[in-house]
Amino acid sequence: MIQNTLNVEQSRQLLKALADPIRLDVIHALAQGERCVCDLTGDLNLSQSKLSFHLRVLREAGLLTDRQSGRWIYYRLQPDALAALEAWLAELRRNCSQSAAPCPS
Amino acid sequence: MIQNTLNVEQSRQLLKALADPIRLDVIHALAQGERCVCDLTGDLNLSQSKLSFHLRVLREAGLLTDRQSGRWIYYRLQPDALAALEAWLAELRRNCSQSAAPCPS
DNA sequence: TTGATCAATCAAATTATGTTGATCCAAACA
DNA sequence: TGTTTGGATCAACATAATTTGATTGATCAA
Repeated sequence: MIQNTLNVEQSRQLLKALADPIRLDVIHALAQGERCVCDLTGDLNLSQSKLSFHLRVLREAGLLTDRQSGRWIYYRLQPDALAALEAWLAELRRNCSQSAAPCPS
Repeated sequence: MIQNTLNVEQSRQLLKALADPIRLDVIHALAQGERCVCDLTGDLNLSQSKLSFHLRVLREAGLLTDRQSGRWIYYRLQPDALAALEAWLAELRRNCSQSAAPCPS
């Protein structure tokens, strides 16, 4: 996440990545701090390929970053992505309370 | 949205409802203020049943409220739902920056 | 080297979501 | 009343996302 204003497509990717129960489990685990894939598999009781699939979705959306150290790979949350989504939501509700003119208009 | 702290399932419903291009169009339209279904159909160039389907998803997630007046139905964004989601995101990033202990642990 | 381990990827099968067109219901008005 | 209109709903179909098990590539230790 380079910029902090999201376009529609970026928002949608973030939202879609988050909108899955397993990925929310991953997100919650990583909200505690960085974690190795090998530990996540056990913590979340997921098969290796299943976890890997969901990590990829989250990473490609920009929600996670990874680093390799030896044969282990560590993932962490990208707080900027969450902040950008918050800003996007805040903008949506800024002006939403006006009533409609009565129909037929 | 009665409370303003979301449980996981509520968050997921909100996120899933938002994670669709058509529903984002609806959300953006309603971010300008309340709107009648009959106008939305034209504005967004959607078939009646398609729009109705997506409005229902958004409404059931708690993102929209509707009111009837005569034969017209008006929808508006529920800013509390957006605010609750913002708070949920903010909480996630509060503590996420700790590094993992090196593996094997 | 060789064998073992961590993690990514792939194709096939399964499951979940979205679309379409028809039908239904309630409100309005002749 | 009978007819029209706005909008919700339904069933059948189409599309997209997830799961599974097998394979691969890279790193490390013996």
